[in-house]
Amino acid sequence: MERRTPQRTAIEEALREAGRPLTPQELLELSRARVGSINLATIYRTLKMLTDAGDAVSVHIPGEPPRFEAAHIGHHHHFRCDECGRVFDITGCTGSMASLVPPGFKVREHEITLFGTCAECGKEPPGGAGTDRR
Amino acid sequence: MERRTPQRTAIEEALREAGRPLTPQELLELSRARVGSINLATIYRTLKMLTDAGDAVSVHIPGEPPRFEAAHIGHHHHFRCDECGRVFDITGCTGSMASLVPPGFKVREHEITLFGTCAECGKEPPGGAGTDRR
DNA sequence: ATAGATGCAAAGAGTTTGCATAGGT
DNA sequence: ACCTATGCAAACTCTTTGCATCTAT
Repeated sequence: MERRTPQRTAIEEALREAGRPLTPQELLELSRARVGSINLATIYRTLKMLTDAGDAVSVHIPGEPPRFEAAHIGHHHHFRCDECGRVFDITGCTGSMASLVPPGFKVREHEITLFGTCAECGKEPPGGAGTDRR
Repeated sequence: MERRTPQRTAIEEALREAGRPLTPQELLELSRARVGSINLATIYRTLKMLTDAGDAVSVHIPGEPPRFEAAHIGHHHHFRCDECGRVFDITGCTGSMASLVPPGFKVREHEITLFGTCAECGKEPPGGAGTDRR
């Protein structure tokens, strides 16, 4: 049977409240702020549990370490800012991708990642000092 | 100055002739078939060179190891078959993604990955024996 | 002859796993 | 009291790097 431990609670809360995809390392730090002691191995084990249960999903951005986010928001995609490195959730979707594939191919799911400049970084001169919030 | 070694030639040819994204490991095996001796470190070093030069691009499929392919085909996306695990190039594209992002965000590039069943696996009963060509 | 490329092995980074113990039920 | 979840450390996998050697130019 599944137990409700402070570590597990901390991880789930941190994940849910972040509202954006987190790396295991980030999650470790955020969880540690909630519960005194917690270990990276626990993060990985819990993350695996949560994704298997469908309560978390992994987000893979090319050239970036894998991140995880709570699965409460429905179908959505991601935007990575070239300047600050942050990853944002994008709720829109262009709809079916079925027209892209050759005959006989069936599309079950799709994943879109956008790259560009976020609103905040767009205001400042690109490459300006102190804009890296990664 | 850059030298034309048999190893480098083998890697470039293998990459180009594969016509699909290859993992470093796959590339090692295909390259080794062309030139007697070649090492994984050389694969990685050459791959890094090629991607820096824009002659190869990395392909990241969620939950899969990173792959690399020759950059000769222009803008395209990828389809991963749930059954056989193969990754296919998809030439179509739904066009601009600019409408998906919040105001102020600028889209420079996008990447789409489709998941589903390829034509070949679609013919056979799902989960049928001997269909895994991964 | 010179300098870049290769192979090998060691070093790193990220992730997983075995095992003893703490702690939830 | 029982048994799952945790923490720690070792093991693993993938990738990078240092260094001596080889080889294309």
